[in-house]
Order: sequence, then structure tokens, then C-alpha cells
Amino acid sequence: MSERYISPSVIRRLPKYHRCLKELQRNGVGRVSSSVLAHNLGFTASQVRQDFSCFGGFGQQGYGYNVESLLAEIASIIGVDKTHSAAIIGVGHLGHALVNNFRFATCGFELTVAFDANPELIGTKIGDVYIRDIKELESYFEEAPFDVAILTMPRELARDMARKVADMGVRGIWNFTNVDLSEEELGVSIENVHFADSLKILCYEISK
Amino acid sequence: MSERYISPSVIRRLPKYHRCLKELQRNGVGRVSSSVLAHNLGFTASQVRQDFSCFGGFGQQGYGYNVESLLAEIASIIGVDKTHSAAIIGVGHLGHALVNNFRFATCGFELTVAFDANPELIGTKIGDVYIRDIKELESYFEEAPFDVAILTMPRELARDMARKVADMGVRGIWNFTNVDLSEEELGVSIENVHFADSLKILCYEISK
DNA sequence: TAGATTGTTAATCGATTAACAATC
DNA sequence: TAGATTGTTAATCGATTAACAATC
Repeated sequence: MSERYISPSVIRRLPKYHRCLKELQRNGVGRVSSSVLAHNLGFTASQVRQDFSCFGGFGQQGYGYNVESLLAEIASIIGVDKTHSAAIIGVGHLGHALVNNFRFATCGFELTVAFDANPELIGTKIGDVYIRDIKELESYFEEAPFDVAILTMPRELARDMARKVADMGVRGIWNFTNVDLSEEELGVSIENVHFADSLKILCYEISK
Repeated sequence: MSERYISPSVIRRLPKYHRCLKELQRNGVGRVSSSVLAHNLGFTASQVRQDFSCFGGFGQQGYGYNVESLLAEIASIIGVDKTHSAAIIGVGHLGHALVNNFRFATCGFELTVAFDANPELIGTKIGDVYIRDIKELESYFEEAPFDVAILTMPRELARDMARKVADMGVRGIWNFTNVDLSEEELGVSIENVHFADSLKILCYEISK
């Protein structure tokens, strides 16, 4: 991996390709051209071919792309063909929502454990995920390290928790707490999901 | 509003400015320079000044920006100084999470009603938000139209529901269903919050 | 083969950064 | 006033689009 520099713009489109190709596969479509793919996704055909050529060509002139093998290539580039482990920290409503409804497997993850500070939750299970005492976080990690920490706890605690899990040695943080965490500062990969930013953009759009 | 074209790149940064300025205000900071703002946000000072100049200058040479009035300007540009109304459609875990924990007011919104198909939920309240029968959606809207529909129902139903609320006349859709909805197709503003895309990007980052 | 479609190079477009005169 | 910092113009950089030879 990591042979060549891939621009953030391209990376942000990878999940879209992945999703679209899965849908084509589900619908039994065997081959697809850059222009059809582009049309489905609101991109241009040029862009699609340009994007794929970052990773070497996957297509065949005059034919297009084989859905099955292109999907496999994209999945492998993203890394969703492997299984990474994740722990959820903070089992409020949002934590519950993720544990219950989110399809981690399609993103290359398995949710292995959850942590909370609430005594009423500690020791219980949601689905087959155990909720453990947040105090056990570090000792648990030493015995059973996980790749990614999912931050769904109150925002006041987010900065300290991010520092802690980064120091523990997670490789990434999936952050729902509406504080901005910086990769440089923490030295791990971070994906911020800021509901407020998203709704403010919608606010702007409808206010125009 | 809408006098001049503002690029999507600039628009996406507006919520960040807004959040940062609110924090400065909360901390009692009275003035700020483009370079301090840039440092806080991981932008460049040039970019900050360039961004603000899209809307006319808000600063003063040799001084910088007054936090209070810059915040007011940005808030007004985004539209969060007005109160828009929103209805949540689908009160599962995620819907619950939003109703209970999300600060709609800071984004210029008031959550006025919720809809679900589950008879056990219909007629109950979360906080002070009534849950109504999804069958009443259209009749309710005619009497009490809302600006934005928040889609937190199962993804299978999302496309039809988006079509329905767009036809009813909402001005925007805040979409959590992991299907891609297109503005052109529906003719309303759309903000997609795709958890899966976000986690796949994190997957890519940690796989490199 | 003829038609279709890729991969890639070149051209265009837009966004970011640098520089600096204006001025508080 | 001198120092600081803006707003804006010009330069750079990067991303998207167009074009087309290669070829299945």
C-alpha cells in the first residue's frame, strides 16, 4: 500500500464508488462504463477514469469495467476487505444507534466492545456487544487492542478521551462529538462527523 | 441574500468559523486576527481573509476582527440567527439521539414534530416533541408546514420519503439514510450525512 | 472489422497562497 | 507616529474536464 500519493479529493470519492458498485453487483449488473458510473454518481466520465488511473487501470478498452473485479479492487484499496476492530466509547442514544443499526462489516470493521461510565449499563449487552466500565479502558486495550475508537460521549470529555486513546495506541478515531480533533496534534487518523456543521450548511442553503 | 456566487469550498468552512467564533466569545475574547483564527482552524491567514472578503470586509487594518460582530455577521450569512423549523421522520435510536441531545437552536432550527409508524411510539413525547403517525405527515404539513425534513428512517423507505417531502414543499432534507439523494432530481437542498462513507475513509487512512 | 471505451496527455478551471499597498 | 493587520491583486498550485491515440 501507500506507494503513491492519492489526493484527498480522490479519497473522498472512493466510498461512493464502493457503494455504487455494490449496488450494481446486487442488481446483477456485470459490466459498467465510466460514463454510466459517472452518471450514477454525479461525476464526469473523465473524472472516473482519472480517479481509477491513480491506482492503475482496471478497465478494458471498448468494454468498460467488470463490476465484480472493479468492486474487489476498490474494496481492497479502501481496506474494507480486511476486518478492523472498533470500540465504542459512550453508549448514549447515538452509541445505541450505531451498535444496533450500523453495518460495520460493510466498512471493514467489527465492533468488539463498548465502554460507558453509567453503572446501569456496565455489564449489560447490546446485541452481542458487552458494555464495560470506562475505567477498564486501558487495561482492556492492553489485553485486546482495537484499531479504532468511536467517540460518542459528551463533548466536554472528548478532548481528553481523544488524547487518551491516541496515547494508548489506537490507529484511528471516529469522532461524533462536535469538537474538532486534529490529526497532527494526536498523531492518529481522524474522521470527524459533525452533525452541527452539516445542518448549518443546510441552513445556509435554505436561507439563500 | 444570494447577491454573489459563493463557492462550495467557502461555504463548507462557514460552520467552522461560526463554531470557532462562538468558542472565542464564550472564552471572553474580544478581538481576533486572521492569523489566530487560521491557526485555530488549521487554515491559512490568507484563506481566512479571502473567505471573509467574499462577503465584504469585516475587519479593521492594524486591529483584526471584533469577535462579537464577526460572529454576528457569520451567523447571519449562514442563517442561524433565524429560527427554521424541522420535523424528524423515523424515531429509532438515531432519531432519539437527535431529539434528545442535538442542539438544534445553535444551528438555527427548532424541532417541532416527529413522525413514526410504530404504534407504541405514536402519541408519546420525547422531551417536548410529539411523535405523530407517519400517515398524518401530509395533513400535518398542510396545517403546519416545516422547513426541513430529517430522514432517520430505514434506508429502504428513504427514496420514496424524500420524493414525498420534496413534493409536499419542504425546503431542505437532512439525510441520514445512507442513500444518495440528488438535489437536481428532487429540487430541494440536501445535506447527506453518510456514516458509512466517513468510516470507509477512516478505513482507508488506517489501512495505508 | 467497426464501434466502443479505456488510459493518458494537454488544456482549463478554480481554489489556495503569497505579496503588498492601504490604513487603522 | 510606528506597528500591525486588513482587503485585494497577482502568482501558484491542484483538480477537473476535454481530447484523442491505443486497443479490445
